[in-house]
Amino acid sequence: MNQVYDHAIEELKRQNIRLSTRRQKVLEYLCHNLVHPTVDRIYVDIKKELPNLSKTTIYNILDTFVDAGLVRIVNIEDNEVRYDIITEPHGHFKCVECGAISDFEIDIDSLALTGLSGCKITDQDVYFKGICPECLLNINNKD
Amino acid sequence: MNQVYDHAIEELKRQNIRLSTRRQKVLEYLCHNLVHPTVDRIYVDIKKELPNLSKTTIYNILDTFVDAGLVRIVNIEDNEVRYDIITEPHGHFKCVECGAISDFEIDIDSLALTGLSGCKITDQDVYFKGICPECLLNINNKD
DNA sequence: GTTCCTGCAAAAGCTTTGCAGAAGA
DNA sequence: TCTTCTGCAAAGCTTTTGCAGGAAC
Repeated sequence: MNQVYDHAIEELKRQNIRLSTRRQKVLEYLCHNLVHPTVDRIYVDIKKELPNLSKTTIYNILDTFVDAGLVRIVNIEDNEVRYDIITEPHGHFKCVECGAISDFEIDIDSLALTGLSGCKITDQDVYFKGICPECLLNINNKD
Repeated sequence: MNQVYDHAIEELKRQNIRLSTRRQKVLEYLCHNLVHPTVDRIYVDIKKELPNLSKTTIYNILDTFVDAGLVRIVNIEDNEVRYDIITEPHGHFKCVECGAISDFEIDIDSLALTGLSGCKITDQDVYFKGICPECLLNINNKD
């Protein structure tokens, strides 16, 4: 399918995690829908193809993938948890008008930090919020 | 009390938000306890002094403060929401061993981004996780 | 008097847990 | 056969809502 998917399949094999039908569907879904979906979004969409799917299964699978290091949790909003297939490091931008979450490139090492000396860093998340160009246009056109 | 507190009081006055007993307590608490407390932490601690305090009130007050731009939500963990009195921009580091959340200085403009052209940015959050120096020491001493 | 604040109880929403049956190695 | 996966129902938590009494202006 693509590099990210293939890499994930390899990782699952390496970690002895079975590629069940549900897991494959979720993996495919995440690779095809890079919109940082919520649990419910994933559940609703896949249930169209697999009608007897349970939401518990989606929770289980996402937990498995997060533990396996294939998926990361995107906590950009406090009232919803989103999921992102892991690729190269990037920041997340959420448009507060349309709700869309997009990626942007970051040079994390240039953050020029003080206050972290001696810390072992394992996770780095960069979340920005604001208004995307399309919504800015719409807002200006209203005036 | 201190600069941050004084500034918050001024802002409340400016925005015509009454400084009730509860609100003052929460504000004092946040200025004194820069540990990014949860709603429950704030509630339990202040309830010691005000026994008939309701948690709903804490939720209300924090919402008010967030809307007023005095407090920011810290979403470093997906299963708990924390609150931080707003000072100058800084990143948040959570030690996954002891759970403590500390601040670190960031130079947000040096992130060298692409993919955000045309966006109006209103919020910038930087969350790191890892292990703090103290916990690293403890772990190494166990070996 | 009118507006705003607070506390209680209930409701809502999301996530986890326990367990039994099904599927896969 | 034995382990793992899945779905259902129930439980658990956090947060929100509705409302009534009280405080402040």
